[in-house]
Amino acid sequence: MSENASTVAELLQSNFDNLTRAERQLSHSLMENYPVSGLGSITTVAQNASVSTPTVARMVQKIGFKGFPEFQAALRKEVEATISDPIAKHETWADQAPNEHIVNKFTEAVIDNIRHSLGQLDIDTFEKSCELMADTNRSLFIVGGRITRAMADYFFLHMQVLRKDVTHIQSISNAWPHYLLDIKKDDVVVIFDVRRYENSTLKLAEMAAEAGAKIILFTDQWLSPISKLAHHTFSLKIVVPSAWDSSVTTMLLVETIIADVQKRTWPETRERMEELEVMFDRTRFFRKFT
Amino acid sequence: MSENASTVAELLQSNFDNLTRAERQLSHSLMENYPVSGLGSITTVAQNASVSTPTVARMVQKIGFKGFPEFQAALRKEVEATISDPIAKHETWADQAPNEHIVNKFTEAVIDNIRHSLGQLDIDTFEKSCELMADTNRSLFIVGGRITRAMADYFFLHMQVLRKDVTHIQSISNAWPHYLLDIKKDDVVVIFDVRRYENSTLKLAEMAAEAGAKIILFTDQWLSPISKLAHHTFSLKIVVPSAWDSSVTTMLLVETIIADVQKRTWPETRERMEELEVMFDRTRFFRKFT
DNA sequence: GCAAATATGAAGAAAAAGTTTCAGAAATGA
DNA sequence: TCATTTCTGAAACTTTTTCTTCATATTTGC
Repeated sequence: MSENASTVAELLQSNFDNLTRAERQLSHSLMENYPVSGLGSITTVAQNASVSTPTVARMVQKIGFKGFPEFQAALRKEVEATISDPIAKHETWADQAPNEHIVNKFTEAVIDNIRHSLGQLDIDTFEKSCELMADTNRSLFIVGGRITRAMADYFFLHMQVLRKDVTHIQSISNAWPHYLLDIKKDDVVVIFDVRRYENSTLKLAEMAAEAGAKIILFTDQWLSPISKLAHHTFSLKIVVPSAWDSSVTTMLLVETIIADVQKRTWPETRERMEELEVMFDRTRFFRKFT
Repeated sequence: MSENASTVAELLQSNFDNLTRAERQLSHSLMENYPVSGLGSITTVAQNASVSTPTVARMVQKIGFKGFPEFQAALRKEVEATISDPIAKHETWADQAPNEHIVNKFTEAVIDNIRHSLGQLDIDTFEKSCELMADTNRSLFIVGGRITRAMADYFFLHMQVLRKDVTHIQSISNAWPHYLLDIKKDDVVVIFDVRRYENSTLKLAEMAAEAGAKIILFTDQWLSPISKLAHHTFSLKIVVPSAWDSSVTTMLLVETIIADVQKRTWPETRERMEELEVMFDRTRFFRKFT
């Protein structure tokens, strides 16, 4: 090989473009639990990646080895190096970059946010909230602010597939009265509000509360004033080395909730998804599945 | 074997008394560079210990394995444990909930996605991409798909503050020609495209490429077909225990990029942010800072 | 020191792993 | 859409590994 790559991982990466679909699948499987996943027989490796043995044989040749045994020998050497050098344990996330690189610093902070936020998460709040959101007898309204609107949109997009009666309250202030007309007692209003708490969002929360709706709030560790009106509050740590706050933790929680609600509404959701499938097919919106 | 030893090393030790001369020699050789030294073929292992292959075969049976392959499988498992343990796997994130609770399962998967994606991240791609996006001589266009539109919107929201000439290409297909008119040579087009790759997005990418724009692509591990047109591609792992894919990793990377671009454009950005401050004050958009 | 018991490795048999071929499947391009 | 190219895995084939046999070497007990 002309590359001067020193590890199999690097070889896999630098040749990724030249790999075929099955080979990429294999490549990913190998990286999955690198480098141990490549230590079994060629048959085992193939099975783990759900490809055939010839694919394995072909790929290792493609990335520069004479054959599978040579490839495996290289892996063994790496394992040896990793094991005998205890300091080289992954402390960095992007190991191509130094510890101080922003990618690693930022990720470090985000992981810390996640650890912190989940450590504080009240499971009962989580369960109860999911239950409310899965209850199709209640209409569901979703509201975001200036920055959190993307989050609200993302949540809406998924909930819309999972269940009926979901509304994204989008525009700022003007159109709200119309939405508010529709909010009935015991409906559920999900609000995203993080610091630089917005007046208008607070106003909407107040009106929703007056209408007798259940409010579920996603906010930061400093708690939006809406928390006084909310039935369930998720407070998340959002601090990162940036002029901005991070939404990663919020998104993690939102996705987890989506997964949980989906479990709860599965019979209904299943039908909806199948119908959606058919419609996508008919509109040729997507490419053929790859 | 009657022993309840859990590692090969323990088996070797507890059976040491019953071993013959050649077998002890082999045992020492194995412990020498444990457990990697036992990972080669039976012939290699035998040669390293200066004994014959039958000796190896006999000994592994003596200490309780059915044959050499089984012995080696046990070793591999130990290697795997040694390598993957220090990265603190199977950590409970929400400690109020059991390990199997969806919150923990989901988070585990997301962290794994992050680790995996960043491990593969090419730093040069990262730097070059940030440089392109920070270059105000180039107009910046941002495009998302059905699901990724929220992501695109989030990115747009921030970039809009950081620099001038940022456009979010929102609607599907109809309004594109107008946007495309504005895309000039060397402009930057950021595209989000994950599986269920969308035909329309691909078309747009093609047209942008024809116009001579630089394409930066955020996609999943299976690579959107746009990757062939893209100058820089970020492939992220997005698999979670859900019917949906996760956008958390993408968001992490997007936020990191925002932070980095901000550093690069700080002088210009600072002014913009201050002006924005003033405008917010005047519109009383936010509550007083709490 | 010598017979009996045990251990050892060369050589070949059996089994498994690795490689190559090739026909059908999938993707691509016109 | 259809022809062409490329990819993929079943199956045949080759190589290597693993296991077994057995003759020779070594140790042990007396």
